[in-house]
Amino acid sequence: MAVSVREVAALAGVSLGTVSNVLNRPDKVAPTTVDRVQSAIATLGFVRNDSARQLRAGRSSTVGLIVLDGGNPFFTDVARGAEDAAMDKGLAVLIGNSDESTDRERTYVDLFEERRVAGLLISPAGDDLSRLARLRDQGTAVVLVDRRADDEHFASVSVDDVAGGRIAVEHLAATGRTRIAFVGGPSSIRQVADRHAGALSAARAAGIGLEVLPTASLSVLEGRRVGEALQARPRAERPDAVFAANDLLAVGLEQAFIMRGTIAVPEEIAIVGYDDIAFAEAAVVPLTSVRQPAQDLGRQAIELLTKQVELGQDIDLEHVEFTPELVVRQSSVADA
Amino acid sequence: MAVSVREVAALAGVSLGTVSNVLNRPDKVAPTTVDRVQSAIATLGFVRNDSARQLRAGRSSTVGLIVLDGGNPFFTDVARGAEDAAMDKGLAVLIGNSDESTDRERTYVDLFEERRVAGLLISPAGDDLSRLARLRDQGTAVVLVDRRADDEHFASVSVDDVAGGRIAVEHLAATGRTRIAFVGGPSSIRQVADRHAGALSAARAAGIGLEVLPTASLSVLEGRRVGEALQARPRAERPDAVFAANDLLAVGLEQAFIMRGTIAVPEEIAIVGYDDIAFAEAAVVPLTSVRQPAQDLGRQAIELLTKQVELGQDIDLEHVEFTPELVVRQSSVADA
DNA sequence: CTGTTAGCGCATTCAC
DNA sequence: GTGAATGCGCTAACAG
Repeated sequence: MAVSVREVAALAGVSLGTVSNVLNRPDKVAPTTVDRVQSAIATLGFVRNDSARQLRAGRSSTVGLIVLDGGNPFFTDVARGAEDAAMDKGLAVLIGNSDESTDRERTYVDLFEERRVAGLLISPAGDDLSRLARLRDQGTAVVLVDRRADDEHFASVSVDDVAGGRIAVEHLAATGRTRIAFVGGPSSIRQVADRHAGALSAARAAGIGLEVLPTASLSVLEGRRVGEALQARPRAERPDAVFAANDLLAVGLEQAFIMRGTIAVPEEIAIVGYDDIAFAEAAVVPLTSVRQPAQDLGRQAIELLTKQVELGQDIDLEHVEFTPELVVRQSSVADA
Repeated sequence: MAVSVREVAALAGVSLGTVSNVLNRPDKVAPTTVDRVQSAIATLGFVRNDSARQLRAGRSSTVGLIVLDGGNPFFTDVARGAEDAAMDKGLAVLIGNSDESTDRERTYVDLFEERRVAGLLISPAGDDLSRLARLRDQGTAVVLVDRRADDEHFASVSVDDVAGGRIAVEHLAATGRTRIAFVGGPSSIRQVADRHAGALSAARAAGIGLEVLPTASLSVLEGRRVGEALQARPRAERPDAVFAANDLLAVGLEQAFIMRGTIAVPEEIAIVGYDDIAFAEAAVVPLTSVRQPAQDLGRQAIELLTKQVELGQDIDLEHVEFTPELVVRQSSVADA
């Protein structure tokens, strides 16, 4: 069924080594021979067996990418950036979706490890990086994505989430909001914790408090749930502004406030989201959001990864950190 | 660096064959031996090399999925369904994003073929299925996703796009619209052509015409472009309803009509989208849309694929076709 | 420039 | 229940 180099060699009337040379070092072979071999490949429909290739060569040309939420446009943008950069370098990207679950994450890490990927790009679900450290010690390049590495064990590409949380709340405070709530969770997700920390510091600086409304995940549904709970409160006990840990939550909040309820945005409650996904601009009330350069994140991650692969383990691990930027729309300022 | 079964065998004091048995048929090995081998595996941090495994076994436990647009929530839902169903069966899913480009599609098909995937799930970018036919003839299971197979060469999982286009325009006609436009393209994408065909038949049945506003792709940006063109027209020459080939286009149209312009939706122009992605409900004006069971599509595709793999080539190829459903919201009926 | 050779790591016979 | 031998398809020396 499967055609092997041996059959190609037989048809072309050359040896098996020559076929391999045509495949991998065409310049080392006489042009006429190249032609003969290639037409044999074409007529036989030969396709290289990557398993054999990889087994023999020892190295792989695929990298793994594990994202926290495959359904979140932010991560599909990251993936797209990584994919494009990888394609330019002749690498393939395998994508895994951990869905914020450490179990699913482990499954994918194992899978990629068995596949002997050249490297791993990962947005870790939890704080336990020991498994990744082991991977890295065994020689697999690892780059943390959307998460700054604390120590020197990992290279990382991230956005300053503390700064992001800060500018969000600074904006709300500057526009006169005094009862601000932070919506997000679980706090085991570093991005959530950092954005909360930034929000808290800005709130303190402004001399106001910061209520926390925890969520089980960063989804539209969870946002809607919190929004409905808020709406059930007496008007006086509601916050006058909400900072959501991502845009999905913010969209859910809008749905509860406006479409299922009667809370005016931004008059009664202002909303600021995070990520600035493409749909933020198209929301019921266009969403003010903290923009992250998602595609650049993915692209840069591949850069760091290939650098690590090429230079070996002994290079200084790099930490690229982008600065987020506030995009103001009507959900926080009526006449934006 | 990499630990092999040989070293595990040495540490456990058994032979290499026994280690293999522990890995693949633990019941064939004495319990005490199993323990000894497993603790050796643990202390050495042994990880199976899937390339070697696959090379030897001849078969693979991964399937490829190629989607038309990785940034479209419809396809991320399809992917999610496929991923979940695959995980249940111990399969891994490699995802490729063709981005509606036949070149990118070919790159991924080649990649997956070299990887010797057990099967391929694909939403083809064009009409040339000959490459896939060859794949299938060589024994690789192929399932067309979101596209009904014309002939008997492929199994397929689809949604009746002609019916979908029909109910969209029937709804618009029934609510009194008479100058309806279809927005979408390129028509080389089958889904687009089918939805258009359905729309056309409904328009004819209602005794009205159907203007076609072609787009280069199914993106928010293209929708916005068409929307701005429409807005530049004299009021009398505008359609009073637009049926967009997918929700991304519809969202772009809304952005142009409402946020950058002054066309009232649905009063002046009604909009119906397609896919009913999660953001349709959260749009500026909640979007009427033709719902497709995206996750079920992915899940069902894996079912057909595994059936094909298990039963070989000679089974009757199945065609599962779902029926779409109209979800009416404010973008088409003011008081929905 | 081309042919020959020796494994990569593992799963699978078949003896024992 | 266990172990020694064989080869999956390919690449990378090296010899011619």
